[in-house]
Amino acid sequence: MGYRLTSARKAILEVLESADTHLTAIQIHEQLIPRLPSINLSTVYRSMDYLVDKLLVSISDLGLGSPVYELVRDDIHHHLVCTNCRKTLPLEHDQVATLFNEIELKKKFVITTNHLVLFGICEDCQEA
Amino acid sequence: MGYRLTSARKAILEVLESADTHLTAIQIHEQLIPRLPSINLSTVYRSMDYLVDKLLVSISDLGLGSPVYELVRDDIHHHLVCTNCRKTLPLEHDQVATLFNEIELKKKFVITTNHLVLFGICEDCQEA
DNA sequence: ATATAATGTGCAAAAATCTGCAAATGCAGG
DNA sequence: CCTGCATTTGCAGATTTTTGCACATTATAT
Repeated sequence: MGYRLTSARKAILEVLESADTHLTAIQIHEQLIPRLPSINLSTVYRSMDYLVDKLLVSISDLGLGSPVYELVRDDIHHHLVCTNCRKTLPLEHDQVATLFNEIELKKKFVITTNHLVLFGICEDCQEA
Repeated sequence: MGYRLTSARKAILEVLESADTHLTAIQIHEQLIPRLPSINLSTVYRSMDYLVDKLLVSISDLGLGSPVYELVRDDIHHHLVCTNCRKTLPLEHDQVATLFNEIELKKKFVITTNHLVLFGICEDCQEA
């Protein structure tokens, strides 16, 4: 029941590794072409599903139109996204972890969500 | 700066009101046709954006392929979705509210997210 | 009321995402 | 290293979602 790391999946993980930020499926595909010139966009979509399912990659909707993917690293983190100016602020896992733990205990539900995105209005935009 | 409730938007809200559950854009469009026979699907998509932005409707990805929309009512609630069996469990706002309040204070960020979806493994599926 | 500005809508076309199927690849056991 | 079986991939086409633009509708200020 391990991961099946095909060349496509390995290359995708490497792209995410070196990108070190959120990427859309299409951006990932573009960056793959030098290494795997014949890789198909549908393979990217299917691979992302697989990697997300295996918890190697996080998927999140930052409100940009397309979902973005990111390598899951040790420093789990989350984001606050201002719906007014589109700025994104980091949110440490500490606070969130408390909620997750409570829910896991009370609901006997093991949470696998590894990247939370909360929308709202940032400090700057609240003034205007 | 109120809402501009055009006939299309009003009809969409009514559909959501009577549906009383999550609907996809396409389901909403289908249900609109009896009332507004010439309404275009792109109008539905644009209206949903508008209504979500005005916080009258929540949008969420339940992992079903397409996002689903729901009327925002007084009883704010959230969902746990099992990625194994696709079951969805309700999550009361109480617990979540504590986290939201902490974040709002610490980050001076006003959270508008009104429907959280957390993925994981439900009790039944944990045994297998 | 009327003119003017601002916003919303339908339509057609583009872009993004998903699917079915046959060929290719990866993996376990010989 | 082969062989056999399950999984993955490319391709072509379908479906879903977004966009540009011309026209219609709604709001605002006379």
